Amino acid sequence: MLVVDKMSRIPIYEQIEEGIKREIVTGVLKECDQLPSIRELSIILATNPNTVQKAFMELDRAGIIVSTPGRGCFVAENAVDKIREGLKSKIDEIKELAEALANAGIEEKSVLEAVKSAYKAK
Amino acid sequence: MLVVDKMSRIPIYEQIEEGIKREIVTGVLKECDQLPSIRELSIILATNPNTVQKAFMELDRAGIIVSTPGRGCFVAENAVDKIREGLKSKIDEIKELAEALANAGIEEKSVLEAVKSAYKAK
DNA sequence: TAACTGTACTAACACATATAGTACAGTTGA
DNA sequence: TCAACTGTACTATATGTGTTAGTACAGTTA
Repeated sequence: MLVVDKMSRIPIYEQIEEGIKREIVTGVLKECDQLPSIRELSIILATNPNTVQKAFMELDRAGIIVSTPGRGCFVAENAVDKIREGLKSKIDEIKELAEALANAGIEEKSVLEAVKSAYKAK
Repeated sequence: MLVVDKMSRIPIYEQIEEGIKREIVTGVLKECDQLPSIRELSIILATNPNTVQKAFMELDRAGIIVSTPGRGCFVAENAVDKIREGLKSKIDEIKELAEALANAGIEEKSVLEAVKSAYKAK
């Protein structure tokens, strides 16, 4: 289920992007599936159509969805691969955080535990 | 050496906070050391004094530094412990990122490797 | 006393985000 | 054919945050 937190520091349009990606990756949305229309999704999420449009434009630009005027937006072929490519930058984020924790003297074990627990929850 | 990236999405005042914390944790600044004055540091970093003031106010509020009008700002006793407490929230950030990677099918091994490399670099 | 220190304001500006509204062209199905 | 949908594009506006700018005041120090 796609939800957005309007109080978050993360812009709504980014949350929508991430939400769509998650639904694709978890199989809720499959290749060539049609997405809800921009207007429809803006009502569901109680946001402005322009905000949804911005998210969809980014996803289209990244090759994750395909927008066709008059028809609608569809999950692209190989969308999952495209998403995985992009996600690898998150490993760098983890590395940065881990370095900060290492410098602060937090034990390596507790950081590794955090990662493992995330994979167990899957 | 304390530096800020004005192009970053992270506000300058947060970068200053993190920079001061890092210098304390790495021993560049020791307990009871005097910090550069707000005006001085604003010149060094080529920012506005108010931006530095905001960072120092936060550090004071967190008990990491002690500000005394007329005298200056000093590293608090037990500053390192206070910083470590705060840093533990970063473990949650790592957990969130790892969950996203897990959902996307990135192998656990590559994430664990990222953490280990951060600790080796130390 | 002079020169420094932190603190506390107000005002203004830049920028990104988000909202609101309108318009247009392509597609679809009745 | 035509109505109802679709994405796209555009302008205008409001809002919040970050940052800069300037001023003022009180405490400390040499």
